[in-house]
Amino acid sequence: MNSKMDSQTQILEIAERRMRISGYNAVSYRDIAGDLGIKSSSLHYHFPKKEDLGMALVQRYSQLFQQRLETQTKSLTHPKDKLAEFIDIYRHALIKQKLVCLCAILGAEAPGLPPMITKEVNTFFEANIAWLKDIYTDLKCKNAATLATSTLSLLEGAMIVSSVNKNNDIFEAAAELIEQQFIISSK
Amino acid sequence: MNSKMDSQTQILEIAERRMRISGYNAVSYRDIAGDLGIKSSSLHYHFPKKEDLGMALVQRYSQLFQQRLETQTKSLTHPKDKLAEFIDIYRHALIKQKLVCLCAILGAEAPGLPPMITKEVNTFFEANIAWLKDIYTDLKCKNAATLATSTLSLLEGAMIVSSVNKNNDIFEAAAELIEQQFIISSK
DNA sequence: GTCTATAAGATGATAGAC
DNA sequence: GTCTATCATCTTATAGAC
Repeated sequence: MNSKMDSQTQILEIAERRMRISGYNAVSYRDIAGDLGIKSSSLHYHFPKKEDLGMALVQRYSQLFQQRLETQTKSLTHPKDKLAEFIDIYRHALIKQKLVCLCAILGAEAPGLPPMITKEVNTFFEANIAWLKDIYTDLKCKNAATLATSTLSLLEGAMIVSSVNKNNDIFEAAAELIEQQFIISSK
Repeated sequence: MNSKMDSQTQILEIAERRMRISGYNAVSYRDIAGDLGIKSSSLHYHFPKKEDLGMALVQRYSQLFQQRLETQTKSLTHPKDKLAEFIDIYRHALIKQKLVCLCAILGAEAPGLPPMITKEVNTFFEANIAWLKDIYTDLKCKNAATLATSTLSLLEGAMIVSSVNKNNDIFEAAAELIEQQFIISSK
């Protein structure tokens, strides 16, 4: 299904995977090039500086997230169903891909990253929060802003704790709490 | 107040600060030695391998956390007050120290770290979860296990999102949600 | 405990051939 | 687009003097 992937996309797929395992600084041009069977100097043709690669990674991650969110929710009418799909994108990242969110790991490392990359991670979070706030507003929750930031925080945190403790139940407990108690308790 | 700090402690303080800014791989013996005004080779006397330093860092972080938790809660009788103190330790780390939790950043990088360090981060999370589960059990919450893992996840995640978005309100929203709705909604 | 000296390897990055 | 060759710099780490 990915046989026609162009070089840029192939590079980004591999780099994303590696960065979601061990972070920004642990990933080298050599590692990525090795996976692709090319030389590290060839990578610099596509992404001259590491910062360019990092920026492209976060931008692509954000873009794909928004696309999936739109695709998976466009036919849904109930905000609760839309929220379930939002959670499902995070679930897919953790349980199917077996990786934490790119912005969870880059977010944790943010103060030590090039400022442009930190800004891009910030934009990802802001977009998530805005989308969630609309959902909670539609659900007539009086504390929509609090629920929005806390939903994002809980999902990002649960990915990390689940990953470290190798226990998906931790993520599922968070998902259940959001879907059941966040909404019910605040109406 | 820290004038009599021995070398080991000084090293650990500086290394912890740096790792909580940019992660495990971004911190070098040179950086730490530079802050201390000594040579990197001197650091190897105290911590022969980087893994030794990493292990000592997480163990010390866990130990200090447990100590603070005990000190701040021993005179308290109500579980709700104890929970507030637990949250306050996280708040202090984020708002006073202006850093995320060491185990949030190492947890995110965990799959790429030496296994012993990952195990130590896991132990920190487990201890937190066990303490929280006791609190929620005392509060007669029927879903104590879910609330325990989700409280930890929410605090860790909120630190990261607050840090990236430079907005402490995100952390405070999470704290409020835990103190008010986690308990009330589940009784 | 801290220093100098040193090592082997990794890192991001560039110049220029094909 | 990818290669070879090369670079300065940084990295963890060790040996041995003071």
